[in-house]
Amino acid sequence: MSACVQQQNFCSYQNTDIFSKQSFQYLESIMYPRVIEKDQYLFLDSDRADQLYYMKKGQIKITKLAEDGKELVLYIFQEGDLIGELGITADSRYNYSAKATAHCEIGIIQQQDLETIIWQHGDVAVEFMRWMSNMHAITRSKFRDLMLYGKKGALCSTLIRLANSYGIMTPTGIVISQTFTNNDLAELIGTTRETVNRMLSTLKKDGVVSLESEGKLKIIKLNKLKEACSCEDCPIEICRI
Amino acid sequence: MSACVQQQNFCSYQNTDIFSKQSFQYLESIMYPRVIEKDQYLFLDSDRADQLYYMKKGQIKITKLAEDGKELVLYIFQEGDLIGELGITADSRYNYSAKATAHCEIGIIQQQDLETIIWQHGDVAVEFMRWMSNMHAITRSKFRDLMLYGKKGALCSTLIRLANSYGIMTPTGIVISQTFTNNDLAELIGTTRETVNRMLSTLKKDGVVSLESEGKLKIIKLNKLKEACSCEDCPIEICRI
DNA sequence: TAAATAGTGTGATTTAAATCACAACGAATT
DNA sequence: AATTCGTTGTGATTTAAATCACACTATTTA
Repeated sequence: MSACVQQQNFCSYQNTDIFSKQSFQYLESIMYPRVIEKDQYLFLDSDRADQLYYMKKGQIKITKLAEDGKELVLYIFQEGDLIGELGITADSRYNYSAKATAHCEIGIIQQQDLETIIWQHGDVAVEFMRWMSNMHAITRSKFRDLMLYGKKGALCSTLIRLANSYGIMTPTGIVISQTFTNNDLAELIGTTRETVNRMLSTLKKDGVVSLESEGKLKIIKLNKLKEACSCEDCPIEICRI
Repeated sequence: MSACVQQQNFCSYQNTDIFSKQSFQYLESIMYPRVIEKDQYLFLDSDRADQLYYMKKGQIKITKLAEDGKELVLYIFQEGDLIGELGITADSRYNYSAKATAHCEIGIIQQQDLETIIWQHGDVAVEFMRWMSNMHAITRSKFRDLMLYGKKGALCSTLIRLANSYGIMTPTGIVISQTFTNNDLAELIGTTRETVNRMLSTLKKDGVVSLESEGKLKIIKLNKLKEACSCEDCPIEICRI
């Protein structure tokens, strides 16, 4: 991740960057357009998983709801990202939900159409597998970050990921160009907004982060965040939100 | 998962069951044999990821080591399982290690050879993607189980997974045919052996599990375990260790 | 057969995090 | 200008889990 945050100005890596122009055109050729309004669901937990979704515009949060009503946010996808999975059985189902947090324009890809393209074009197949592998690596790296270094480590790794996905380099630090409430952050790390608030307070006190205009977070001491989660400097395509 | 535990006698699902005979023969045709002795590593964290591994025999634990020396066991693979990933870049690396816990016979598949097969055979491509998707679903479901219902829920979900991977149905309950020490279980759920010991004690006291000969665990009240982790009855190919 | 080693079981204590409770702020609404 | 609502900040308390400490029991192995 460091590679990105330290060298560029705005660096939201899109997970479809893996595809070549040619392959992407094949994918585009089988997309059906769909609009999802803010706060609507693209799909729900236990819905049949037989489509993929290409995000032309907007933002989608992938969430898992716990029995007691708490929400864990697994990913936040945006423009240029591909969402979905290929079931093993014909009746395979999602085990998470996808909620639009903004007006979204989606390209829907039917699993059957995708399989046809994959059948016909070896390079699409190989690139598609790379995309899947990458998605899995993201999940694994979050798993690690959220399990191994306590809530403090979880928050710090999440801030690094946000910096990679929304960060704008400035002379004084990396500004996260989207505002996240304490509760938003809490849902990303599986904790409470109070715990996030307290942890952020000490990070501010220690000059690691600061609050900019419109409640945007600025990361001042990236290395302190990295220390807190024993950052392994994963490549940018993995270290994202 | 319940489907399996409740209907069969021994039900270790192999993740290569996804492949058709024909596809699997293609995979076999590009395998190189290799033997790994107990306690040796198949690969290490940060090794280049350009191979896949088919397990003909033995057992491999996939682990992630934390800074402080603690180990998190991500998966346990055995006979019939396929291990590995396809990197995005040529220089892609593992971010976990693979340790043999028994004498292993492995079939090594070079990424390049695999890509050739995938290029040539559309059905292998599609099935391979299903395998990848399935592996990802396993990771996500563990993520959920270990994050959302405390250490108690994490242990209970792990016991259910062990029942699916090693369970033998008996008139009085499901016997887990391999012994796991408290510490083994602790590494699977990211806690300490003391915590596991205490949790297992209360599960025994409540008649949920019992200890059989040679330290094997028997699950008596599966539904109690399911309750503790708000089990969603995932399909057997996902609910595994 | 004794010694060493690996694993279990449990008390006592500490630490991390969740929960409860409430005051205060700021933006939007009436 | 007053009210509502979503959000922040922080104290006090409780709970979950980690840590420390040590006795005990199996299982190896010398």
